[in-house]
Amino acid sequence: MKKKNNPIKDFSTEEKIKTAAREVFTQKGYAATRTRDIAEKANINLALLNYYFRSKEKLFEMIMMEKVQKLFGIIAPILNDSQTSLEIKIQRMVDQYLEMLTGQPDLPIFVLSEIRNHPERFASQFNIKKMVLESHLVKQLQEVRPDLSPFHFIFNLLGLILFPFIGRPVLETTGKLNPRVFGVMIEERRQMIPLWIKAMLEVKSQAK
Amino acid sequence: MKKKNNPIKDFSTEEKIKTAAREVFTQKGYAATRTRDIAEKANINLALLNYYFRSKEKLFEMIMMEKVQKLFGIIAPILNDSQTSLEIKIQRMVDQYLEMLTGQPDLPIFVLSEIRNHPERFASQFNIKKMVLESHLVKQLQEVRPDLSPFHFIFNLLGLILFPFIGRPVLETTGKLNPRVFGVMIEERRQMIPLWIKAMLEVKSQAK
DNA sequence: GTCTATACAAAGATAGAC
DNA sequence: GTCTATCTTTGTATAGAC
Repeated sequence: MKKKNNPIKDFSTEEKIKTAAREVFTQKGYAATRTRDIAEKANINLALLNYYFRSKEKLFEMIMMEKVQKLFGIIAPILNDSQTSLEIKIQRMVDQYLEMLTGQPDLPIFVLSEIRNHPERFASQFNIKKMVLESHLVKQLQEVRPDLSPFHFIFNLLGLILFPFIGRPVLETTGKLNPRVFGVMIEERRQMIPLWIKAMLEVKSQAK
Repeated sequence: MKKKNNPIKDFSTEEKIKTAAREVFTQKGYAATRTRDIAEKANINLALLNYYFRSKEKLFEMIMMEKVQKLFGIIAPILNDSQTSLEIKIQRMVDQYLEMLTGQPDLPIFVLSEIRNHPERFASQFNIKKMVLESHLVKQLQEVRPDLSPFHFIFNLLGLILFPFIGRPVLETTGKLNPRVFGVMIEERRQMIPLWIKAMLEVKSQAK
């Protein structure tokens, strides 16, 4: 019996593979990832990857599930808290997202592009309708602005929060905008986005 | 001499390959694309792909250049038109982007994720500083709001315009939001985004 | 210029010894 | 559980006939 449960120094093989897979998949995407890279990074033999997880695809689905959960699961409890005002909900979403994304800025572009490349893998992992469209937040929103589609609100809020992280590689590559400046800007946005959203909510359509 | 310049019925082999490559690359991304797919879709022999373009990578770079130009080149003339007001510039950017994206909704996520995966390929294809940060628009912006970083403005505007296209696959996959509803929404946004941006510009930071 | 055939390399997966 | 060796498939690129 060689198995040792030493949680300090080294982790189980399975966990090592998952950790490495998380890194490589997130960095290069599914298609560009080679299982050999994962094995190497995890310091395990390639064959073990197929022993623990049946295939590259199965392993990926496991990681992807986590990531999707991380990116979208975060908002469910906030959206459906019937005790908080609309303002508070907005502030919480902004705060929680920006804090989480600081630690993993590439999460949005990774998840969104993988979903686009393989919608079938994603399928109905989450019930958007139940989670978002029938949420407490949407109810509150419709009291304030019954004429405004909730989709607009969601796109606006998530766009303001997530887009800088999605566009960042462009600005970083082309020179301007280093990580420090970016960090400062995100800190400013934490304060500004709720104010901006509030201002937008007061704008009425001309046509209507 | 077998070569026929019949521009109506069939196109040159080179053009057929490029057309097919555009489709496949855009749909699946660089890594997941197989040259065999391109050859098949173009109805040409696989060997011809390497005859005309030296490699998969060269072919991709050609396509990518077009796409980047399409996504970012569109804004340069608007940004630097010294004859138009800030309001007009904003409206034009919104109009032109939304019209173009209706025809190719997956362009933003494609370009942004490929840039992220291979920043080196992109390198200094465009001079963001010259094109954006020193643009006429930024000068106008700083007259109105000298305290607001141009980055915020750019992120906000592009986020409101592009994010719905980036997030669309999620909503479409999980059921809600069909293409028709999406189209109607985009039409609404064409009108609303300039108003929203205007409202945001009037919001002052509390701290400052 | 275009095709067939094939070389060559890379990557995913498995068999079987330990 | 882990390793070595190897199979199979796939994907890029080239050689050479027409």
